[in-house]
Amino acid sequence: MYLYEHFESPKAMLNNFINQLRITELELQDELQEKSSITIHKKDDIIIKNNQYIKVLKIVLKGKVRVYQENEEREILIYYLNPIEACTLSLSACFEDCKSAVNAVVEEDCIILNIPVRFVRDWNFKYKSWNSFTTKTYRESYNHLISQYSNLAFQPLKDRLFDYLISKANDAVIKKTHQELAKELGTTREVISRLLKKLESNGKLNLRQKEIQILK
Amino acid sequence: MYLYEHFESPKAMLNNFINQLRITELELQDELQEKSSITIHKKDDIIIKNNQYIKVLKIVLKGKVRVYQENEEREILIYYLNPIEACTLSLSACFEDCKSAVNAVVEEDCIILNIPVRFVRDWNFKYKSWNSFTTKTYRESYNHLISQYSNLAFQPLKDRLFDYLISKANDAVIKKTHQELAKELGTTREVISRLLKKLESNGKLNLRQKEIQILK
DNA sequence: TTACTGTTGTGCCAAAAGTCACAAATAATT
DNA sequence: AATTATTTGTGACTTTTGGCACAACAGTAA
Repeated sequence: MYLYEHFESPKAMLNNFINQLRITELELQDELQEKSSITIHKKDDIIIKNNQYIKVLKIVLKGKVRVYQENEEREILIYYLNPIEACTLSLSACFEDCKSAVNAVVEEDCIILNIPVRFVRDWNFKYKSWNSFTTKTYRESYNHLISQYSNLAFQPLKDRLFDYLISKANDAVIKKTHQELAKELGTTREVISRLLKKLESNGKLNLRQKEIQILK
Repeated sequence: MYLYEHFESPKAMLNNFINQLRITELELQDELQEKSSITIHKKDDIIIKNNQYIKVLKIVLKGKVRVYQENEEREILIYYLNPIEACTLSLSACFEDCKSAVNAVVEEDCIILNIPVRFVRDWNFKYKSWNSFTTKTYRESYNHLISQYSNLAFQPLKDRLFDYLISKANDAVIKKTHQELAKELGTTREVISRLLKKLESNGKLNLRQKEIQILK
């Protein structure tokens, strides 16, 4: 209710999604309207919990979601979901009942499209545009994960940190605490603080409270 | 020719593949016969080179292939391909022209089914059994890679090494050099030698030349 | 047997990453 | 303004991993 005043209506967003994905099949458009539901979430809401059964495919219509794995004290980022992106892991669960191996938490207030897994599975062979969407989702996620994997294996943390900052800084400053960065990169706060200091004294960036400004 | 005397014929293997995958569509069976080719490779043959365009989907019918990324001196294993398994990265390339980010090398003498990418793409929506196959390949590879990723992030090398050895040791000894293990785990030979020594003195295994025996 | 090649062991040191403890700076709340 | 909570900085230390050099060992081929 509150959100609706500021953003497009959920219905308009679903239509936008349908257009962006070039879903031309009228029948699928109808099925989407009927069978999916739309939910609204605030920052820090937990959308998927580790070890929980996955019953719907989640697609972000608006906002941003962080998907990560946790391990005792540490965490590591798997991916961010941006608008028109589907959670690959819940997609994967559509084709075989399984528990989630990750957590997903809202990073920016979100509107999410939820599609029960059985429809996702059925549509995959029924509608060409849907097939393209799932295939594309898998392909991009897989390629992305492979490159993350080899970065993790080969790049020193300092480089991974700097690359990460660059990728986040679209001409603006990055508003994250050192603790948050540590959790995305799979390490601890102190390590990040020190590396940031080092990067600052190398003239690569400026540090302020909860803000990092990349210099070029 | 040489291989044919010892193994099933390639034709029989293709049929086996068709059965295993429950490819019931006769039309697809025909297309597979017509449009795919079968190649034979010996240990250490390079099947896919980094940075090379991918033109065919490769599926192992017999033998084993190691797929890895390289970075200057180091390497890291991405996955092994066993019989009836498709190379997920070449599958991914079927849906978008791209260069390979990995190398693939024959680990055990191999018979490989090669399917030009355009057919793979077309069949994905044309034949249900093929759709299931590609979906399953993606799903399993993606889940596997995620778990490798978080192991790499959270587990110390000693544990990763031990787990790796356990996974390889099906009641037999592991016939690998320390150098080979280093390349699969993304590290250097000396580090592996030392960790193995430590595991040996903890009574977890016995070391011999080119052989590691797990004790339980 | 000898020579060669590949494999393993290890000392020594350096760099990278992690841990603990606590101080200083900044922001938020009362 | 005073108090509290959060964030950042950093010293001191440990553990993990990596790099270099070279010796010891095993297997193979001449």
